[in-house]
Amino acid sequence: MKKVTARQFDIYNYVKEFILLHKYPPTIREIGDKFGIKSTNGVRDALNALERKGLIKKLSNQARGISLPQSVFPHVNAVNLPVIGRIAAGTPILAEENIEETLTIDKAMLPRSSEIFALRVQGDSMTGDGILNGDIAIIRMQKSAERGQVIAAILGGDATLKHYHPTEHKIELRASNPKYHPITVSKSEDFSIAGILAGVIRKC
Amino acid sequence: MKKVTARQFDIYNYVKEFILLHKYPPTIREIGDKFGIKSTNGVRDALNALERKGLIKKLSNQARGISLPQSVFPHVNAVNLPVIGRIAAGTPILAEENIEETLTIDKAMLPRSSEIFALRVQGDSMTGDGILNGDIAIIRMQKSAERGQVIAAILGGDATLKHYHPTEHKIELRASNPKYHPITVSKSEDFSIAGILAGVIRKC
DNA sequence: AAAAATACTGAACAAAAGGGCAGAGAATAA
DNA sequence: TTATTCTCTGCCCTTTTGTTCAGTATTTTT
Repeated sequence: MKKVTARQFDIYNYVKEFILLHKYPPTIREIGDKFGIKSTNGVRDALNALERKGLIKKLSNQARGISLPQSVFPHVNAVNLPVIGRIAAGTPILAEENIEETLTIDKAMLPRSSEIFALRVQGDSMTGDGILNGDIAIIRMQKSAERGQVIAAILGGDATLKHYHPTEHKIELRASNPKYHPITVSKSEDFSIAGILAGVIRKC
Repeated sequence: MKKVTARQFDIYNYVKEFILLHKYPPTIREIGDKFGIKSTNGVRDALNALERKGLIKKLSNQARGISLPQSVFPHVNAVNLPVIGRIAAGTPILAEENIEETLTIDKAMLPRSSEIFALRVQGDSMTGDGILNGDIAIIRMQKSAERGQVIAAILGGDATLKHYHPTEHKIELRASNPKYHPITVSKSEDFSIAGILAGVIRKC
């Protein structure tokens, strides 16, 4: 009652492949032709069984009304995000001219429901956190950060990763590579937080 | 004669989105309902125009017989690869029971034409190379490696990342965190190379 | 200004596709 | 063994969907 028979599985597979190939499901008769089933009811029985067993869903009285609960289309778990190289002075981060390329990345890698972009890391100032020159940093866009977090800081025309250490009147941006000294910026300076670090991707 | 009108483009867009959403094309009447076109022939005209202009293809006498020449499915440049957690003794790396989850990753991140898998990093032995505990290492499967390369080594039941330093009779596996001493294995031991490091992914 | 294309209505028709009923042989489960 | 499920035929019916014809008003192109 629960097991899917070989025949049923064959038919399920055909439906799946048909959809992948044609971008629409087959009709009952198309399935019948494929498997040499002369009666539409033969196919109907099989489809009903597959529906009872939860492999497909039938939309009643609809042409090509077979749908698959789990999407058979691959890559649904991924999103494209823009990779930012340099930031042209005065432009918003996601401005067309700043986007170097796009990267496809698994949704599991991303924080939910927030704007994301990627930043190509230049320099070795964050090697203490395992962030190397040439890495791609995934940044969750937000205007504020907590003490000690790694932020993408916009300073002049460049975006850099640094630890965020605000004091009353100034903000200290610390590298995690001891050979770099902290940078201190006053709040009036041309500085802003682009977002905080959400991930790192490296190609070796 | 060549330009697509605003109306036609709206209809084209609706068809596109409909397919993305439902995995099958809309019927003429569904399009008509959406746009308040009461006659099927109204829609037909629009579809014929779209076909003349090469945006869609109509399959005659077929239910839901609209197809789009270029796939509208975001054929993102990505592949799915298996993430390996622990390696069950005696099993091949890609055995079902070793696969913890799958990850979608951009093709640009991968070396071309070779078998790839991902390995969840356990421990801090490779922090000197910016590889932290919990990171996901992308491994290109191969049986041999060059001196100094970072390899995924199978030792007993576990896979670990280490620098490969072979000598005449033994193999030295070096961590990049100075607090760990090199491991020396003889060639007869239960050791093998699973592959070499091709990338790193970290979720912060 | 004339011709062509656009953007429809409305009606009728034909083909495609889904659904249902009765039945039957074979395999499976109870 | 008996009951149930599976797999299928055959036929008929209904709904859905595509196609065609006749026409109209508007816009665009030539």
